[in-house]
Amino acid sequence: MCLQYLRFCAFLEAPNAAIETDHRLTLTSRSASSKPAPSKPATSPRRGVSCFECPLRLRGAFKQKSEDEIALINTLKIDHRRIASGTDIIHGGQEDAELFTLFSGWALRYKSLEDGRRQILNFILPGDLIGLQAALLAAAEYTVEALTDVEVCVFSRRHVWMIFEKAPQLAYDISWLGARDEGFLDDNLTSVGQRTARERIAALVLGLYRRADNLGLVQNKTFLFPLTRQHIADALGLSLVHTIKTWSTLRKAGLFEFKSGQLTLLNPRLTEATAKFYDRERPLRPIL
Amino acid sequence: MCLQYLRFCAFLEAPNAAIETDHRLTLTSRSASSKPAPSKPATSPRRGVSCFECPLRLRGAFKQKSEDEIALINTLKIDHRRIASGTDIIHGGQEDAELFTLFSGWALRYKSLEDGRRQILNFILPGDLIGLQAALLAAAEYTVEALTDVEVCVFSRRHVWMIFEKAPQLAYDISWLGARDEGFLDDNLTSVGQRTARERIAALVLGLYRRADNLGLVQNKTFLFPLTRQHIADALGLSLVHTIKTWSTLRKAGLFEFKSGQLTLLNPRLTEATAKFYDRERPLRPIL
DNA sequence: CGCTATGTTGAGAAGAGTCAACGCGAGTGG
DNA sequence: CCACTCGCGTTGACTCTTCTCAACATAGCG
Repeated sequence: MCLQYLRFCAFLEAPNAAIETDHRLTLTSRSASSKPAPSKPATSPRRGVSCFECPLRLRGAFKQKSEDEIALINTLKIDHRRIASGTDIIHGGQEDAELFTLFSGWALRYKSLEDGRRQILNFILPGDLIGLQAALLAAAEYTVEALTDVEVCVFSRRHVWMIFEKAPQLAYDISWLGARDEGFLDDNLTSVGQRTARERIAALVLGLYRRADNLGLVQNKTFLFPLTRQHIADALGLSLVHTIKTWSTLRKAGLFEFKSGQLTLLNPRLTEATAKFYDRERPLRPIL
Repeated sequence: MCLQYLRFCAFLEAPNAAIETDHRLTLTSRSASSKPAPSKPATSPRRGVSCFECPLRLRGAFKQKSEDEIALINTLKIDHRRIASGTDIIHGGQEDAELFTLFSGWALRYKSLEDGRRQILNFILPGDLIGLQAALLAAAEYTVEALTDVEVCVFSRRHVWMIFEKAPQLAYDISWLGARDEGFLDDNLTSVGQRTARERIAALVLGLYRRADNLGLVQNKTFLFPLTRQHIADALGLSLVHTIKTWSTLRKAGLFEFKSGQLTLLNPRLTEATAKFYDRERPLRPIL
């Protein structure tokens, strides 16, 4: 791996690495002129957070990486951006979307029909990859939106092929994360296709709880839950009104409690039973 | 690429390639004793079809590959199997599922809830990869079943890591196909979540028509359509009865015709309009 | 202060589910 | 050969989940 790392660095930093240089320029100028200027001052210094000091990767959920691997990832990380809640990270049809890792906050990925109906495909939590599909295929076929204020680590889509060529372990990790995402999609499709409204809501809550817990975001059965009812409705293929009614039925039944943006899973057992949820144990996952 | 190929072959065929040798043994014995013996005589000679003579890859839908690349793929192909309709190709929970390419016929991938409800996640047509997710993650979280009699090309899951390590172009292609699959899943989820029954059925028919057409399987607006109403219901999250009623409404409205397993798309325009379908152009895709 | 986004509740409509009866063709065994 | 079953498709009648429309409450914000 050390060898690989050196090879890669040599490649990246060679003075004649014209493509790379070009690309950095492109990227900087784009981010400066990107359409809706983030409402907060974009005080993100280039590579604001070094991968060596990444607090995320210390969490129990992630596979340990060697110094060399982290060094390589750190080299590939071209930016660290803050994005205000509600802003698009990738928009449908975009052909130059970069590859991101969500560093903090929540995001969501959705797709719309022409008449405005929209389907939220999945929710994105810290450590998840954003835009792999968009980076591999020619254009993004979906939109990714920041659900809260978020921070993302940016990797150039132009490096993706290089990663495959020079850093197979990393390429493998990326594909692994892609496969994991596809697993979530499978779950969501099964939910929307087969479960009733109560089951869907219980399954969604439980699924997000488990993911948050895995990341150490749950304390005292409670975690930050930034979704509105509309988000839930859009994710589950239900109408807003029916979502609200079913949600409050479940709340009254004692499954969970929700106030001021915090969700508490009062009765995990009952929630599991309601959701017809069965969980697989997933092994430690790679990051970045 | 030639260099890569040589390196790979050297690796595969080195006399001290203990793992590899082991693996072939394992594989042979497993396939001999695999649980439900295929109802048809398993007359598949090892590597029945050479990748050099692969009729599939001649189809217009696929990216051209160099001789070297084909040679490499041919080396990796460890078997060519016939599987009878209704048989599982990969079953949920399986930990040693190989990676396959569907050579001929149709297959489907599904997931069940404990109480028997099942969701068909997607349909698999010739040239599609089977089991990437299962090969990357520890165990398959879904079942893949042959919808018709099928033939598959078999690649060892044990080679997957080697592919990443030694044949980045191939690894990239595999990931590309994974991303494409995820795109189909996105579409299905959007359908099931947002479209009405008529829209869903029209979208499904149209989607399959396009995919079949792309493979050259459509003649005279007509193609082999092996799904039963139950399959359609399970894929679209509808009840059998409602599926049948809606299907026959659409048939009577002149969208399509269906007899003796052949579907004819009589009115593509109307079908598109009914489906609220919008199609992206996808570039040529890799195969194997 | 009114604006907007979000949440809540009720009432009626409609889409989709369930149950049940029946037709039809393919296979199968007597 | 027939009678039989079995899988699949079809249709009608009824039920119920979910949707839509609408009125109203609440909270944050310029």
